[in-house]
Amino acid sequence: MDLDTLAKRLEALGNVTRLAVFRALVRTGRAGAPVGYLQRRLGVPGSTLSHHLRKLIEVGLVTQERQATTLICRADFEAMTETLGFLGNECCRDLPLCASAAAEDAAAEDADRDVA
Amino acid sequence: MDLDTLAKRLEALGNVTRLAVFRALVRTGRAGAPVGYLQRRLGVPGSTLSHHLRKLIEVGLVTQERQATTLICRADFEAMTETLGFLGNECCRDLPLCASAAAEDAAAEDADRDVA
DNA sequence: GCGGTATTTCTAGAATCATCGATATAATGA
DNA sequence: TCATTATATCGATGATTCTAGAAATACCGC
Repeated sequence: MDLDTLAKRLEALGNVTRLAVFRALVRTGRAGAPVGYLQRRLGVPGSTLSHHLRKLIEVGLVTQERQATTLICRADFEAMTETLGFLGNECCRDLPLCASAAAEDAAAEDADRDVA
Repeated sequence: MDLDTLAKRLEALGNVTRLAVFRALVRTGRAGAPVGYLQRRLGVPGSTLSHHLRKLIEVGLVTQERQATTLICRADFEAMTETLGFLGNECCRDLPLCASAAAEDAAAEDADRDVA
């Protein structure tokens, strides 16, 4: 996974409707749920929901599987875990969370500053 | 923090340029770095960078502090930690990460399915 | 106050996005 | 085959975003 993929996934989740969809799907576990369930649950028109679902599918956070006339949607847990891991490692690694790393940060400041 | 705030922060990070800005800032630690540093480092025009920085500031992921003529930007580690925590708890809690929870998921499926 | 550096605001065009009704497609059962 | 259910695609519209040059602003040292 690269920065671009991460950004696309974050963008996909960066919309209240899609975030609600994804959260609802996560809560249905690996069983997933049909589109109609999400539609009733979230009160979103079918065409709008379909549009948002496609985005989530495009970036690999959701999968669909047809069962007769209904489409079962599932959150892709592996993809989400990978995403969270990459975000944490790539963008937040060595976070001075303990607030005690100020000293070395200050030391590194000037060195970093002039990197053209 | 609510879903709306989370969505806005994810949207802010869901752009390659802004994600790169944030990552660069995280790597400068609590010392932070001036706008000009980011500008040279990422090769982004000043007006464009300023536009993206404002977004990151709006959602609370970045702060700015003036030091003479330069503006020091800093990633807000607390906000980011809170964001990651909320995302994990609210949207990924009880993820069947171990892939062994299929049974109970199946059991919960029908119950969840018919919720209005 | 003036010149210089750092950064923002203004502006505008192109591109993308969100929304949703209408229509089309897929699968099933009678 | 036909009606029905479930869902996607089409199409149009308004809103938002991204980009970046030009102009304006903030701060400092003299």
